[in-house]
Amino acid sequence: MKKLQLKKSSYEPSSGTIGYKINYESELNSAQLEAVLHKTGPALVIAGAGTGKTRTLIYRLSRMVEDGIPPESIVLLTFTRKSSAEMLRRAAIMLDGRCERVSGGTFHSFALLVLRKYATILGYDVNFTMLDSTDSEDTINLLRSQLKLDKTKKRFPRKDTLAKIFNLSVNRCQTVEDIVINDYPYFMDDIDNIALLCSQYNAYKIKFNMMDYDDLLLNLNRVMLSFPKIKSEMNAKYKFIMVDEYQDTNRLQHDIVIQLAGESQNVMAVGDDAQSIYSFRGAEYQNIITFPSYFTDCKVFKIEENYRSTQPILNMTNKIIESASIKYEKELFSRRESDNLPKIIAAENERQQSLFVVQQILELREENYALEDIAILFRSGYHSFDLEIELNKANIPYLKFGGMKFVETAHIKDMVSFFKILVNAKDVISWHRLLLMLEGVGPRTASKMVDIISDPDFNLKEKTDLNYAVKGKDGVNRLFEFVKNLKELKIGIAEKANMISDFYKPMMTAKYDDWQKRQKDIETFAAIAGRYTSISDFLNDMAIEPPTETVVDIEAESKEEEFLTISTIHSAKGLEWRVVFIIWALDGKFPSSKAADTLENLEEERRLFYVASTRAKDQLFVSYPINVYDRESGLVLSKPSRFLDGIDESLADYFVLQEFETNEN
DNA sequence: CTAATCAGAGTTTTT
DNA sequence: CTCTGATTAG
Repeated sequence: MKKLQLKKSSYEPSSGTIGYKINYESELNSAQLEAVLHKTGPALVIAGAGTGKTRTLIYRLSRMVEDGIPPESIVLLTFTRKSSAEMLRRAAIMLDGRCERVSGGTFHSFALLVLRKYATILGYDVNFTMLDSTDSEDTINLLRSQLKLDKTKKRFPRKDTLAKIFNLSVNRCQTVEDIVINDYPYFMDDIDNIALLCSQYNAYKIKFNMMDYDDLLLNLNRVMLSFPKIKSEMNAKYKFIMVDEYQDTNRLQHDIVIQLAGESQNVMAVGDDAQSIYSFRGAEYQNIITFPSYFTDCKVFKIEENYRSTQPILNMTNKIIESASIKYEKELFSRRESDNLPKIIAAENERQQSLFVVQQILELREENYALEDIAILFRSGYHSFDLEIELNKANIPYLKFGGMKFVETAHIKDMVSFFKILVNAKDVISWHRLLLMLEGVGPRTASKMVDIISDPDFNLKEKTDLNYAVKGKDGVNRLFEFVKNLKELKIGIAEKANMISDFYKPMMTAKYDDWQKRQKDIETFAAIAGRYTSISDFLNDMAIEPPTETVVDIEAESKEEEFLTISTIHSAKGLEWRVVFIIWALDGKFPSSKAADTLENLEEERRLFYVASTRAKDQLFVSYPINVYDRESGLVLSKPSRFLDGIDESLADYFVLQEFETNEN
C-alpha cells in the first residue's frame, strides 16, 4: 500500500528563470539578466568594454533556444567572422549543438547567403562572382584606361582612391558627388568623370555577373525594399535579429537591420559608442545613439560593471575616454583590485622597445603566464616588423592578426584566378590578370583578348579568333590549353591545385625575385583548397571569410603549440588578454599624423587607444620609442601619444629604459 | 605594343 | 620602403 508523505520544499517565484537548464540568475548580474530575459520587441544594450557584452548575447541566445525558438529563425550578425565563430562555440558549450544552427555571421556573409537565393530577381546569375577589393580596384583601373582617363593632363585619382570613393558612397548612402565634395575636394575638377566612371563600373559588374563587397549589402537591402513579397518571406523566416558591435554599423547596414526587423521589431542591438573605430569604412557611431528612435518602445539596457580589468587599469582607461565627446555617459567600475598600476615606458628607439617587450615576455613566462595570456597591440600592421625580428631571434612563437592578408598577396591572387576561371569562363578580370603575366603580353593585348573572351559566342573549345589574335604568342596558347584540359579533368580540388601550382611556377619565377618565399604560400594555398569539395564554396570563402592569419605565420600552423598574439588594434577588438603591451604610443604614430587633421579623426584614434587599453585584464604596458625620424613630416618624433596627457602618476607608473651590461650571454 | 627604367607618392584600420 | 604611374627605348 502506498502512503503519501510531506517533504519540505522551498518557495520558487513564478516568473523568472524556472525550468531552464541554465541558471541564468546566478550566472549573470542584474543588468545582464534583464537583457537576457528580454523577450520581444526592440532593445538596445549599451555595454562598456569588458562588461560581458558577448556573455549577454550568448546567454540570451541560449535562453531563446531553451524557450523553444527554432535557432534557424534567429539571426546573429557580428562584425567579424572570428567573433561570430567564437560566440557560437561558446553558446554550444553552454547549452548544446542547437545553438550552432543559428543563422547569420557577418553582414556580408549573411547577405551572400540570401542573395544566392534571390539575386536572380535582380538580374544576376545564381553563380555570380565575388570581387574582393583588389579585384574591384583592377576592374576600375581597366575601365579607367578604357575611358582614357589615365591620359588626362592633370592627375586623375588613383584606382585605390576611386575604389574608396565608391565604397563610401554606397556605405554612407550618399552620391559619389557628395563624397568628392566633402572628403576629396581636391578632385573637384574631375567630379564628372569620377561619377561617370562609377556608373560604368556598376554597369560593368552587372554585365559580367559580378558583385563586390558593397553590392552584397546594397542588393540585400534592395531585394527587401523592392520586393515586398521577399521581404515578408524573410521576415517570416528570420524572426529575431541580434546585432553585435552596433557602433560600427554604417548607414546601409542600419537600413538593412530596420528592414530585417520588419513589423515585429524583434531586434536587439548591442554595442558601445566609445569603441567605434570603423568610420573609415563609413561606420557611424551615431547609429547606436539614434537606434531607439527608429523603433517604437525600444528598451535600453546599460551594463556598467566590468569583469575584465583591474581597477587601476580602468582608472586609466576611464581617463582616456573622459575627454571624448560621447553621448552615453558611463563610468566603468570593477571589483578587481590591484596594486599594479599600468606602466608607461619610454625607450630610446624602436630596437630598444622591441628588446624590452621580448625581455618582459620572457620574464612573464617565468611568472607562469602562458603565451596565450599575452598580446602585443599596435596601430598599423608595419609597426610590428622590428618586433617580429626580435621574437624570431628569441624563439617565441607568435601569430599575427591584421595587416596584409594571405589571400591579398599577388601570387595567391594569381592562383585564385585560375580557380575563378574554372567556375566562370567569362571572368574577365581573372583572365586579364593571368594574361598580363605572360611574356609578350601587355595591357593592350590582354584587353583585346579579354574582349574576345567576353563575347557571348566565344567558346573555349574552339578558339579560332584567339589563334588569330595571339599569333606568335606561345604562352597564351599554353594557358588556354591548360585551362581547357583542367576544366575537363575529373579530379579533386587538391589535385587541380597542384596542377595549377606546377603550371604557375615558371610564371612566378619569371615575375618575382623572391619566388622561393612565395612558393611556400602556394603550397599552403593548395592545402587549404584541398579541404573543400566544391570550387565555388572555396572561392566564396576566400572572398568573404578568408583565413584570418597573416602572411608570415600561416605556414606555422602548429595549433597545438602555444603562441603569442601580436595584432593590430582593429583585429583585437572584442578579445582580451591578461597582459597587454601597446607599442608605438608615440605622437605622430599613434595618433598617426595623418589623423591629426580633423577632430573626428582624432576622436576615433582616441577610441582606438581606448579599445587597445581595455583589452588588458591584469597588466598593461604602454611603450614608445623617442627620437624617431618621421619621413612624412620630416620631424623627429619624441613626444608620447597625446592620449597619455592627463595620465599622471596616480594613474600609471612611468619608466625610462636603461641599458646595462650583464655577464650572461 | 611591350619591357625596362625612373620618379614620385603615400603608407592606417576590414568585409 | 613599396607600390603605382609615367616615360622612354627597343
